Amino acid sequence: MDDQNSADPVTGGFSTDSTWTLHGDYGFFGINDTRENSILSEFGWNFQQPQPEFDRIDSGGCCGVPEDTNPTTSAVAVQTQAGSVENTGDVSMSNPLVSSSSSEDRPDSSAASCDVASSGKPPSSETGVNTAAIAAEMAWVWRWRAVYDKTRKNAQKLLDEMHLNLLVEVFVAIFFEYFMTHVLSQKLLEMIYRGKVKKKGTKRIRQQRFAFMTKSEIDHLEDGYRWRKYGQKAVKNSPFPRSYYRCTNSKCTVKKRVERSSTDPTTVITTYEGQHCHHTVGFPRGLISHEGAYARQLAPPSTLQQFNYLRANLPRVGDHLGASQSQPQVVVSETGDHSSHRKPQASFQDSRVDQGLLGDIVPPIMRNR
DNA sequence: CGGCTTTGACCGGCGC
DNA sequence: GCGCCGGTCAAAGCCG
Repeated sequence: MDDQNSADPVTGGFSTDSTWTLHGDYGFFGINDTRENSILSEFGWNFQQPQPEFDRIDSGGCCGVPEDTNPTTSAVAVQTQAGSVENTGDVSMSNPLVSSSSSEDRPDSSAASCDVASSGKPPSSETGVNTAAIAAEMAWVWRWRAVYDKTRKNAQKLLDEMHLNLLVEVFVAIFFEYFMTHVLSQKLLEMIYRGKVKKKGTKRIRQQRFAFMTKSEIDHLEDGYRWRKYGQKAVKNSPFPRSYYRCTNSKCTVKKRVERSSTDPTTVITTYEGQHCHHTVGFPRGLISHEGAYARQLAPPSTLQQFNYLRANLPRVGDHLGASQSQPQVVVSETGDHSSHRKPQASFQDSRVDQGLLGDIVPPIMRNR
């Protein structure tokens, strides 16, 4: 992590700070309570009320960002160009925004990030349909990564493995929610791929994909949304079938594929396509009325619930609980048991190069594009 | 009976 | 053109 901080212009800018401030659109945190702020501030994570002005949290590394040092955006926001990236098996998917393998699709993220800084507006999917806006969103995600890195680094000094895992789970949940609802609006996607789609026929535009791998014995992991299975196919060169699911919300076009890795049967590969037009009930921001029924049915541990659990079980800052000094490589797992507090099933491995949240949820093979 | 899964058929893209 | 393959459809069956 440390070595990455130096390479990461965002994180690097904060490597010696104990606290920093994050402005902008973080309403999706559902953190508007001073108690949550208090908890987070204990990790050196200060939240302020949303500002009309968007302040970059770093001042030095935004422009001239080396694209290859941005693993978060290059891996998690997996995006496919209209049919051009098939047979994903899903490690071969590319991200035109940042991937070096698709440079012609990639906007100038450096200039775009600078544009964000000068525009005075938070990156939003709904504003400014241009490449700068896209890159701005990705830059936002990158800042997220910086927040995560910093927070986990601080938390590691204070928490035992279990609590650290809970914290990581919170981040994963938030990060996942962000990608499913904030990154790259449909307008932006259409803009990106305009002119790329073959004129011939009515080739459908595939929406952005987002894939991650999870160590789990359960194929279909609970993610707070409700899915209907609509197909299953045998996968070439794999003994495990691939299942196709659609979001049961009639207005939502999000799909996901679930398959077990042929090389590692303990790993489930989940690929999401599209953006939910509604919120999961499992997240604090998604507690809107028409989803209430889902909330009661599914009742997955919400981010806020996880926060509350974390808070309730949090050792006092300063306590030394013999936390491991090694960097845990956490693979967030899902027990499928929502009736009780989730017990994080995290596997710890030596992690010579910490990849942060991304490293937790996306294996390196899925990032090297 | 409604909601969901299963599964064979079908469709379209792509490479040869 | 043909075959392969990924993805989707839809009828049938299952289940609470």
